[in-house]
Amino acid sequence: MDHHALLLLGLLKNQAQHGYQLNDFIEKNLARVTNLKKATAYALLERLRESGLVAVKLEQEGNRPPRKVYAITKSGETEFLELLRTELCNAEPISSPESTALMFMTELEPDERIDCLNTRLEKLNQHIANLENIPTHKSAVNFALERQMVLLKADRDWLIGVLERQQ
Amino acid sequence: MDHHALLLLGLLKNQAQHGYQLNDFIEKNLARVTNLKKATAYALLERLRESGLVAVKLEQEGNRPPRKVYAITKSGETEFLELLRTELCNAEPISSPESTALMFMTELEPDERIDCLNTRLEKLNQHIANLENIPTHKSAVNFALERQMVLLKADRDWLIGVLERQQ
DNA sequence: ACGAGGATAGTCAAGTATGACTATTCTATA
DNA sequence: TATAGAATAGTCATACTTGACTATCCTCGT
Repeated sequence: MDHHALLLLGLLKNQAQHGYQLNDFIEKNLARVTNLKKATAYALLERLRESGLVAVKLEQEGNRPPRKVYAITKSGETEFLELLRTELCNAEPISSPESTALMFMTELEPDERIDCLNTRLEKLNQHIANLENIPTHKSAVNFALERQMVLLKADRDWLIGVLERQQ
Repeated sequence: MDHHALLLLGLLKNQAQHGYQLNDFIEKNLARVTNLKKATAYALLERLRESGLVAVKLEQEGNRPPRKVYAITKSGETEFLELLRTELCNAEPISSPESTALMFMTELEPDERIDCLNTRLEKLNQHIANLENIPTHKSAVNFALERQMVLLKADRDWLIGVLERQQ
């Protein structure tokens, strides 16, 4: 959860925004490096408001329904830095759900197993291709994308090795 | 959530067990490749029971309080295979929370940033060392451990590169 | 013979996450 | 100039997760 708060605070630190803008940006630019969903973001924004880390202002533009503009507060900025420090120092083992299936893959017959792994490989390659097509960001977002790419490629290379061993 | 169900079903497929046994095994052997927590496992076991994927039997041993022994059902085995197939075919981008902090690391002064990254590197190395010390399992769990190791090392190597670029 | 601490076996309240849904406004085109 | 569909801006019920807690039983050293 902390990383989600970190993300929202970080984005708001750059610029006050309303929910849609935030979610749109995340969806279009950061989908590969975060899994923060729209509804989650709204809920979290509300919690951040309750904690005084962001301030909300209603804004009306033209005929559109009023929308909430979120801005980071002073204490939000402090919290942001604190979170950033702890999260940046942290290295959790990458426990991705996909590992689970690997633990049981021998329960499938070799043929089927190999089919599945090949599908997996295809999807991995697809992800890698997608990532390669993202124009390099000007910001430090690049670091996250770069890391993602490195991990995806390592995963792919490993998977290729596994496939070879299946014969 | 599916991967958690897959894990429990997979373990029960091998052998009927009670909750403690399951959790103990996960904690001692699989902590590096899954993040399923005790309370989560119990809750999930209950849900699996409701769905008829596992059956529960009360068992009393000596004077000990009765405990619930979970066994996979026929439909549980079917579901297991189904889950296994879909999960094994799947390759999600590895969206680990740690990437978030990287997106904002330039908000810290270089000195502090480098300190944080070094701490991160240390922890990564620690994780790698821990993983290296795990005796190789006989089962396919090895695949999951192997993958974890590959990813951790890729992460580390990348991080070292990042640190070098910080000068 | 007994008390501390670990092993055993969970439960629960509170926090988090999200798919599906609602509702309005704009815009391009037929 | 209707009107279908996209963009805007969220909400909500439901499901999932987990830290903290409870409670009993066993064992080992004194």
